[in-house]
Amino acid sequence: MSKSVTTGRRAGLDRDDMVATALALVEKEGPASLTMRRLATELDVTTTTVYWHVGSRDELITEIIRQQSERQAARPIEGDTPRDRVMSAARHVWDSAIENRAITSLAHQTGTTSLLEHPLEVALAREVEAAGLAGPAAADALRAILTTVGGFLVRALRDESAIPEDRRGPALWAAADVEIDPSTVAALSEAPDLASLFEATVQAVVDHHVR
Amino acid sequence: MSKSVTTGRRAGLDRDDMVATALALVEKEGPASLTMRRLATELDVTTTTVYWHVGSRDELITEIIRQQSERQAARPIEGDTPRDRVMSAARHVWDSAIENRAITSLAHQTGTTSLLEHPLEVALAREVEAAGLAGPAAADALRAILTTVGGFLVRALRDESAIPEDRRGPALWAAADVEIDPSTVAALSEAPDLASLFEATVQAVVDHHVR
DNA sequence: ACCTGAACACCGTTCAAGT
DNA sequence: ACCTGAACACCGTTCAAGT
Repeated sequence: MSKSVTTGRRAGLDRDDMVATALALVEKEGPASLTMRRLATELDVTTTTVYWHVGSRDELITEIIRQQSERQAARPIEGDTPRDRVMSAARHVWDSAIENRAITSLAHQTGTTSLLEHPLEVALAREVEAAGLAGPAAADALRAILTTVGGFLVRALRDESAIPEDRRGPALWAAADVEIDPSTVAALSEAPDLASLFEATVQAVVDHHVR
Repeated sequence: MSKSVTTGRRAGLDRDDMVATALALVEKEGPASLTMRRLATELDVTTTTVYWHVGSRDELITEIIRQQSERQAARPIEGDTPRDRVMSAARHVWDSAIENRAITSLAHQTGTTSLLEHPLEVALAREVEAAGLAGPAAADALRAILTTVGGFLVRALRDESAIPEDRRGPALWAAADVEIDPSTVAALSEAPDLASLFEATVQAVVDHHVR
């Protein structure tokens, strides 16, 4: 019961402890829960202490993303043809984002996506080059593939339940003001199989650059 | 010089005035400038008055997006083949987003993108059906195209200057820790021609569904 | 070197009260 | 019906002060 409010020294925490706690907090309660005050409470210190160790919210987030980027272990590329191996590398970006929704969302919101995914992007770049591309052609292929993957990620990570019913896509199509085929409207009302749509679409983009 | 602080009645403002002022504010100073307090100042009333008229920040934004959605006049679809017309409709989504960066960013941040772009999506859906698709096939084509366009929009609307140098993509590639060809690294360091990359990539996705 | 308390300048939102 | 003043519960950040 020593509530010892030892005003002053020693909490025994360093920068890494704070980043680790912050990362865990984001994983457990989502990006919105990460506030300097909340993190301080979690660590049982004052906000000022957090500032002393991490600098600012921006630096904290950069550090979280940097750590997560390292944790996203290099995944083995599969496939025998360049086409398959490029596709495999692209899928790794998708998979690791899906497996780490909360932190990936945080990265998207703070513009640190490239920092988070860089190792996986490097792996993709290697396969693109192994397919015979270099220079501007390789850069274009890389950007086209990553941008397409990014589009699917934005869709997959968006929390539909956080959006009011009447602002969601399906509801808008159901209120069919115009001449769209009922069978199409019906198909649009159902939840899409994003994973297989991802496969087909990214494959099409890959095929456009690698053959 | 009548600073008449007529505490109480009559500011002569209605809901539409507020939404219009809010929309103009976002266009002039960006999505971040839109706070209830700032809007109140702009209208020369109290925050409470804004709440009385618009309900909440969420409702205000929905209304902004709804109005902008209507303003985004139906653009004429060009082209003689289904392939060209689908592509033209897809380009309209891109063009109107680029022409209205600030509001589109606001929509992206608040999950109201589908509300904003719905009229243009309907136009795209019509062309997809005119190409001979319906039901699940039409829905898949639509979603694949729109998701790809969305990926490019996220990239194009991201304010690179707001991201610290060392977190940006090019800087990460320049610090080439691995075996990537120097010519590729050089190409990645230059600003991409997003518009033409958009053309080529979306065309590839369109071709996968429409032929 | 490491930590606290108090404060500044912001948020969105609500409530009781005025005309 | 329409508007204000004051307040609540939050933010990120900084500064002077303690040990």
